[in-house]
Amino acid sequence: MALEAKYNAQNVEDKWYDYWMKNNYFHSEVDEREPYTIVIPPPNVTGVLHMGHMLNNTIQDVLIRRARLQGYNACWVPGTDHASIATEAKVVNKLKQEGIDKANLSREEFLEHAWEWTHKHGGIILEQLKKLGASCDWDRTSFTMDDHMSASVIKVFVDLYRKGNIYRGYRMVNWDPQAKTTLSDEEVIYEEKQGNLYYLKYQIEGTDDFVTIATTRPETILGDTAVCINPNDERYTHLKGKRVIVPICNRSIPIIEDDYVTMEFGTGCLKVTPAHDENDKILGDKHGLEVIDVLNDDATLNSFGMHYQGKDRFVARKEIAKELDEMGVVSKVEQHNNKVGTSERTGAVIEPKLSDQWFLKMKELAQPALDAVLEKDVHLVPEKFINTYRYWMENVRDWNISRQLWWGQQIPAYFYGDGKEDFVVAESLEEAVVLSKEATGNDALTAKDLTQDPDALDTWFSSWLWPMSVFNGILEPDNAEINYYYPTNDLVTAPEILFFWVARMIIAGYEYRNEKPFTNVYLTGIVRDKQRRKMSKSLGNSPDPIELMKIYGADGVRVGMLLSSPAGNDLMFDEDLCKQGSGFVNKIWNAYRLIDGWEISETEAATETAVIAIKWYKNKFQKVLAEIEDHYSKYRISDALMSTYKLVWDDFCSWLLEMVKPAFGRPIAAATYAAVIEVLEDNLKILHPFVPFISEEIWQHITPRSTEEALIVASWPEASGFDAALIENFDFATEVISGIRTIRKEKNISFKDTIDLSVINSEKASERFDSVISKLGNIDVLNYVDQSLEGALTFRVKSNEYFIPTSGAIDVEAEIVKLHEELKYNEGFLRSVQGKLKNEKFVNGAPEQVVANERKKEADALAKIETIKASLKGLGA
RNA sequence: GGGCGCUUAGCUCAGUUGGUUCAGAGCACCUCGUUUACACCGAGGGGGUCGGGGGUUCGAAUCCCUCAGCGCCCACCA
Repeated sequence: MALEAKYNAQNVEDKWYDYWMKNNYFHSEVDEREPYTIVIPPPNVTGVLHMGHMLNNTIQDVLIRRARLQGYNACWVPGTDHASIATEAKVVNKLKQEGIDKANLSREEFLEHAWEWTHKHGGIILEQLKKLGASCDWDRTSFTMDDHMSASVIKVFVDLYRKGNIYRGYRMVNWDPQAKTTLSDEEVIYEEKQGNLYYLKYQIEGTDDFVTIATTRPETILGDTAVCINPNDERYTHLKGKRVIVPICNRSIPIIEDDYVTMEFGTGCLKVTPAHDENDKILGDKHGLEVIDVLNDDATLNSFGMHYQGKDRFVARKEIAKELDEMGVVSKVEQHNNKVGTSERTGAVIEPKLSDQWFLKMKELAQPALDAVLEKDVHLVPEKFINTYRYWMENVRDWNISRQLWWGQQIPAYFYGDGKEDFVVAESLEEAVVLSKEATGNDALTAKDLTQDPDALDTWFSSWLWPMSVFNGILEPDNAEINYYYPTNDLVTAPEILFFWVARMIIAGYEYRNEKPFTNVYLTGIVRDKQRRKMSKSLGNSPDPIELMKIYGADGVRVGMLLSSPAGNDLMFDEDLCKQGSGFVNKIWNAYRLIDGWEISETEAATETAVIAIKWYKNKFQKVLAEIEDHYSKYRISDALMSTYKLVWDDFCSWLLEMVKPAFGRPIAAATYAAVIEVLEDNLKILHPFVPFISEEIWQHITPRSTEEALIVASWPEASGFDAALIENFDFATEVISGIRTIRKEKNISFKDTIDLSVINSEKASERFDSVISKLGNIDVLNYVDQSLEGALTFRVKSNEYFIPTSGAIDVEAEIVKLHEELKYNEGFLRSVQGKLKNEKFVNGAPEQVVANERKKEADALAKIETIKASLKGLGA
């Protein structure tokens, strides 16, 4: 049955994915082979596939498929992340649409809704990954809130608490007033925003004088508990020990001195609001100031806000500014841009807020993780990220790990009393009871007397354990799986989460296994559109990957993603890349159609051309294979793809197949056919990581295969070395042919007309002609003749001159001009070479090899010049 | 404010320790071609003073300085 001219990706791709699944090829179990492991960066459980995932997972699949072919026990662990804040926000929204307010639900009720949502929308993204061809071990699919995963998190929390690494503290934290939770420093994004700097006059108590302070946040003046000056500021010596009156609320507050204040900024006078600014809090602690929090959890003003109570902080800012202005307190208003922290998830402007939170001390934990990267035990690709990583790790701050959310692992702290310190930390309620009895000395205490801290843990506090917990390495640190698969090999992720996730995984790895979690970290770039804008839902500039795969096929999109995506560089995505990808897939398909359509003859002898071509291709394949290995070893995936692309398109299709192709209507020699299939199969192996579907389709079409013989589990081609001279000879021949094609084109000589070819100026060229060029007659009709130079068209290959006698068609004048130009060029070149060689500093200073090269260039140039002159003479010039 | 990185053909990017005429690849573009696998094709071609300036060197896309433009990370100046 003849194959269809157009490759139909849709039909083929689903068929083979099902086949792979059915035969369990993706599944890995501990065995005697060397493992090759990747853990997926778990996407949000209710997320949908976007272009970033496509890039990321395509690379992972390329790596894992290659490793599988290389004979490793390849294991790619998939899964999803509960994404506490993002998912909780989605569920809250969904409930709101149903008229349900989270505030009216109990924790249990809310979690029921959240689980329902998770079960309904969770895992969609994993199904989408299957369309891409992701060869994950789906039997190992994990979720950060699976029972054993959560138990791991709790165990680690308790352990770190008992080791003194986790503490509860009343600290200034980042408060998201929309989600009503705290955030870690990493979850806050600073944006430059235009604002005002208000200059406000505070009356000095007991006088009619004023002192002017500058602030960007007039709405917080009601929380002012001091004004601070720099003790060295001579302008304000008269203020020392005085007090001032806060406008509107007319509260008296002290003037304090601290050299923290920058004399040059504003007026050199700072209003201190310890409840709403981290530095002010530090000042407040130092000077024993009162703390007045004027905001509610939703960032409206509270009772300290007096007549502004209940108004949003930004509304209040305007209104207070207006009132102050009317009071004559505002001396001036300047435009002032400042960086405003916003929530990574909700986009809300963050409020610094004092509250009781849980923190993890990072400094000590981070040290081994820092060393590992600096010593390249963990290798970041590209290396430019090492600096960033080091800076962050050296300046790492304590990690706020508690969130005022319900979706996530609840903090295992149990309060037995009302005091801030009246709690125990335990892995279970039962244990908490025991510990509470010990702590209180009250043997009558029961579980009912305990209240668990309502907060949940930061999502990253579960994902930082991912490479261990997916193998149950926390609960059972000595199990066979963790011992076998850990440390994993490669991690492929976005640089955006280098600190959120990668750094913390390394930290956790050293803390809990005394071992890195992975050896290589491949950091992809961000997928952007042609205008360099980040792809995002809100901009609507992100194509739907599923739609793309429908149009171009998963193979086509995979190639498109990888055509230009060096590690760490952003990918400017353009749908044309997918077009190119599917074009490549189609080219492969058609090459196979040609082969598949041949009539095979046992009696037909292999042509000499075919024999040469096959021999050459095998060597060329080995040469390119070595290049590909080199690219892979440096994680230059795009380059590995491009090498493969050119090998298949140019060398295999354009040269090899053209050379072995039998004349129209003729059969192909069985021996030639077998050899072509052999090299085709090698091609399919190296293509498979990039285009898994079509490669398997062709592989299976060539001949019936048992399940053990599927391409996905075939073996990567052996590197057997190559004959460089043989390849060079062939390249030489192709250059000759290209030269002849140019002449044909220029002189309008049909490809059907035989061209006589003579060679001069090199015995070696004659040999090459005999061994290779003369055998290429069925591509370009050639005939080697020994003939005089008269009336010849010439073209140059390497250092030799070839010429084609075409009397009649030749334009002698034009030919003479051309030769003169060439002569001039070569003479110029010779001068420059000889100039170098006359320079003693060059001859003495440059390496021997370089000087020798120059001498060779000189000799070659001289020879060429002689040839050109001879040609000119032959033309009568 | 500190740190890192980038600037090479119309586009996206290679260019390893300075050394063959080293200025490259893919795509796009132009010309010509095709009843014989593929127009998602074939053959051929044009196109860049390597961001500007200066320096080191026998020799610089490559090393140094400087200027301009862009990007990223970090940072409590209200």
